[in-house]
Amino acid sequence: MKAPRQSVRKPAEGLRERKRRETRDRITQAAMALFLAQGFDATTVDEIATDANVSKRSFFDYFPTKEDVVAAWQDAFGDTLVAAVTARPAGEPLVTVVEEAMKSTIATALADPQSFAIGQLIHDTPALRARDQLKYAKLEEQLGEVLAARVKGEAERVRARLLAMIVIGSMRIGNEALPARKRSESLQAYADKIFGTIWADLAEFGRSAGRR
Amino acid sequence: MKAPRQSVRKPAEGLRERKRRETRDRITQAAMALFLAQGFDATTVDEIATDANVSKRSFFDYFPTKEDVVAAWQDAFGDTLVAAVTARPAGEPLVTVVEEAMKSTIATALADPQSFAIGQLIHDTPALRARDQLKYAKLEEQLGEVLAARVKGEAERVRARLLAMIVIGSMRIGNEALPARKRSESLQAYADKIFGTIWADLAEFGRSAGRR
DNA sequence: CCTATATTATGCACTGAGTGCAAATTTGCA
DNA sequence: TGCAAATTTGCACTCAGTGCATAATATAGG
Repeated sequence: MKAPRQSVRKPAEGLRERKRRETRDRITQAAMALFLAQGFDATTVDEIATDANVSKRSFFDYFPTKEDVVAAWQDAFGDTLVAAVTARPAGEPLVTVVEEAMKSTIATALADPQSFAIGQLIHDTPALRARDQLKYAKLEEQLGEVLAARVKGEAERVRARLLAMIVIGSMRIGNEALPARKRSESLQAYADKIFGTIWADLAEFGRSAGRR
Repeated sequence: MKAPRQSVRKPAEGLRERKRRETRDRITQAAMALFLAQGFDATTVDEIATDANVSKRSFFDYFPTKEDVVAAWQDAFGDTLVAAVTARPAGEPLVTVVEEAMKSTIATALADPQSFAIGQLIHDTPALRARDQLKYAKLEEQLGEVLAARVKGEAERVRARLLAMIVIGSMRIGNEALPARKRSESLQAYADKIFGTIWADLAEFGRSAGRR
């Protein structure tokens, strides 16, 4: 219980906030619908605002940029990934931590039925592709951070960042290279396969260089 | 055939082209000077055009976007890198190829005295940072392409792309993480150090995963 | 040298993103 | 109920980028 002394204090701590979130959601929904229907560039902020029953000016009160509406859709991935890493038992080898965390996070992301369409939209909108690269950079940083927190020395921390880069990079390559149509059905399987071979390849690189 | 009657045919194949390149250079110089002096966002295309003695409309005849003026500065790196890879002897192990090619390309890039200032400008202009990520993606693709061309099977080609991603990613991390002031003086040394440990780390990842 | 033609440069008007500001409206709370 | 804070909006403005018609310039050829 929450101590019933609040008779007037904080009934729900936010009725204003609720409205604000609802408005934000309306904007997001309207924007994505238009983007998907007509493309990103062909959709104006005015249209979005109209469909969401707000003024153009208010749109920019919720999102600093038209691109940010799409970007917001992506931000959840990083948080989920961080949570998945944190959930792994302490002392587990980093490579295992990252592999399992990635697999479960990808599964979660694919649960959103719109994920495919959004990926498609991003893929063929230059401005959004640029944004997407930033997302990967941020993802990489988040993962590197949380992985680094699991180990001790400085050298280990550097290794953690390296590992994060490799794993996120692999995911990016897979996402870019995979033909659009097969992506939604096989990304999960693809992830399994990638992890099945990536570690062997890394070992091979190290061996090859050492033998030099 | 065209017969060697060149007396008038192609004296220099381009006086027009020369002027065009000169104009392009004037625009680039003016733009970079303004960007460095006042920042990217605070500089308008009108100012650049004025300083370069062209109309605003003509500016867009040379560069599709204000950002592209900066991006053009970066494109040379990829070409140099590809050339450096191609120059390595056939049959040389990929890890050696990529390490040597990267080292020489970095050395070349650092020869430009403006490289530091430009790096700085990109670093603290959000719009340019986004562009920069795309540059890395393109670099990675170029390197992966030329590396893949050196090997035979499909599995090898995938490994080449992976290697390209790892190397470019390492460079990116180094460039981002290194404190700005020390970058220009020690990037070369940093590259050496990175390559000194990266292969060992990769081997360790592979070993760790295999032992799982 | 001079002209027909292809390039290139410019002026101008227009669209759309994004911002600052002040007025109007809504909500939290006493 | 009424006031203060937050939210929303209208409006005017700046700047990036585009389309189009016109002017300036270069090149080839007679």
